[in-house]
Amino acid sequence: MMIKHEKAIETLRLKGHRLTPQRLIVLSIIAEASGGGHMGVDEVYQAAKKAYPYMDIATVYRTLHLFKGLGVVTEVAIGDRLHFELTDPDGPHHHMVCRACNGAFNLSPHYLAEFRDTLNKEFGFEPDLEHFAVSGICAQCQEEDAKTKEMKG
Amino acid sequence: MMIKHEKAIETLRLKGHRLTPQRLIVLSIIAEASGGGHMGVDEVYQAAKKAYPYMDIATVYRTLHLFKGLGVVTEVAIGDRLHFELTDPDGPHHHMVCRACNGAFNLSPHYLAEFRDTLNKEFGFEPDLEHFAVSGICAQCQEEDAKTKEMKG
DNA sequence: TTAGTAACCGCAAACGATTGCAATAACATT
DNA sequence: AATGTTATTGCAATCGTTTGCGGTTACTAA
Repeated sequence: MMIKHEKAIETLRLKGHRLTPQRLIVLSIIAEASGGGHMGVDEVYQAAKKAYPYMDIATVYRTLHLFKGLGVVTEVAIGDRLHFELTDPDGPHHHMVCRACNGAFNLSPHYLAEFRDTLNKEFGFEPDLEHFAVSGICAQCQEEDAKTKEMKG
Repeated sequence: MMIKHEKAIETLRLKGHRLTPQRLIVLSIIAEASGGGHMGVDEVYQAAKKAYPYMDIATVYRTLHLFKGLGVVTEVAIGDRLHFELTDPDGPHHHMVCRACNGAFNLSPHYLAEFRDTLNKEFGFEPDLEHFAVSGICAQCQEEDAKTKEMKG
């Protein structure tokens, strides 16, 4: 846990950004995110205000965007809101986000490699797949949906 | 052109929605979109105000969402703004959107069929690919970018 | 044709997110 | 430790989008 912090802090310092209390607070909140790991902006903001009451929502947004640009955090679109999580040190991964339960499931990059190759060869198009997330319905919610329909029919 | 209108109008009527002047105006504007076919919300709003000065931006949003739900128009994310185009009667297609020039290129559904199958089989995940758009850099902008770098280097 | 009903509209307020600006504080230099 | 520079902050205004509400209007049925 502490190691994650230090690596990210080092990244900030190397790129010439200042280590402000606000940034360190946001960083620690994201690093200690419970659950699936990803947090909504307002969740981060509420937690940050507890640690530092003057914290402003604009600062949270600016900080998250900075971290995203540095690769420290990864942005995931859940529903129509953006969520953020510490970038996985084991390498990038994509997400499948269930629009029924809002659960986010990791997807290994190799599932998209073929798709990328095809777009490249056929159209010369270079897709942005670094933070790719695909919306849909997860297996569990499909089952529950099927049950509900049974009961009605 | 006129045929597109009538099919969409029929859809509205069949689903029990009212044919208001505002809806007909928005429909005709989208149907006659020049260029790539897709229009930003404000573009639609400005054009609609010319035809009917009391037009409200909220009505434009509500109308576009209604049309989207009916399948009359298709939503495309261009940059971080939503654009709309008349749904292609030749069947659905996806989009590749260039983040450099904001151009939108059509992508046949069969390029995604394999990806969908994989997610289904491996994870039981059913992705929403009806209005799928992938961001990236198109071939032309890649060339221009390469030229720019040459000149600098 | 007229009247009744509910869908729809325009307006204004509210939402999440971004930005301009003056005050502040982190860092480099001494 | 004191100083100067400038990135960063908090605040408020603003943007694009959505929503609640009272008045209006498209449609239905007499």
